[in-house]
Amino acid sequence: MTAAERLDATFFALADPTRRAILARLATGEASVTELASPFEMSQPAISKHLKILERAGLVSVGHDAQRRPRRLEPGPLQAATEWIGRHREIWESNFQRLDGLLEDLQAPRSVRKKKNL
Amino acid sequence: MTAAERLDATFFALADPTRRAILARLATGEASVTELASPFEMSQPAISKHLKILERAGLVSVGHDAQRRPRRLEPGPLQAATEWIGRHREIWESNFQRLDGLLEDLQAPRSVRKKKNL
DNA sequence: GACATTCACTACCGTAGGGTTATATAACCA
DNA sequence: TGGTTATATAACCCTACGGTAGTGAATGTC
Repeated sequence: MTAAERLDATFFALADPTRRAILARLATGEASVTELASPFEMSQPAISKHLKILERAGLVSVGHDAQRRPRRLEPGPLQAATEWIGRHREIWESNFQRLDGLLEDLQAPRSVRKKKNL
Repeated sequence: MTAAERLDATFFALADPTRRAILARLATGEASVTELASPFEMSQPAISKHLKILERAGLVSVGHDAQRRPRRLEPGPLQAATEWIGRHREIWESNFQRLDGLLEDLQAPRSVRKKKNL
């Protein structure tokens, strides 16, 4: 899987409140599928599907204990995600003063901007 | 829009390489739709759709200049996203030593764990 | 006025997400 | 062996995404 695909999977996995709640729950310790499903008004297969998406992103790994399949957190992919955001946020915010300075001019029609040599 | 919905929209917007490339391109300065579309082997309406998703997340705002609709970056939503990740990453990583310590026991069958009072 | 450019908007299509119920599998227990 | 528990899987539905092509409005230019 390429780095871009990993980012895709990670951000996508985070883009759902149920999945974020599952991650928050797992932060307090490993849990089985039924344990994870019980707080939600949602069927067990639905939770299993969400877990598949979290596993695809590498955010969750599966254990093996008799019939139970306890899920654990894997924080690794989050680092890549925060790094991507952080890297770009620096650039953006450093550009923002300049952009904000241009704003009034951009509101003006193009003809005005031409005279201003923008 | 609730905070959860804003997070949904932000993470979802970031979960696509085309949209991340658009954001990276906008980091170098505002750009029109056709300018944004040209590097991609993709039609202009497709780019417009991606922009709609970025706007829904509040990551991009639209200007108005004659026929042009220049897009600018709005880094605000990223802060909420990084804060969510950061907040949880702290908890997770602080729990990790404890979880790792339990791991060997969890690998063992339940009967063994019972004897160990786990 | 006539034309070109920029862009949005509307259908339309195929695929995948997010949910359901029902069923199969696997492991434990009696 | 039979029964229960935990989980996965399949089949199905509805909706939204991600792309296409086509159309039309707004604006600037000749």
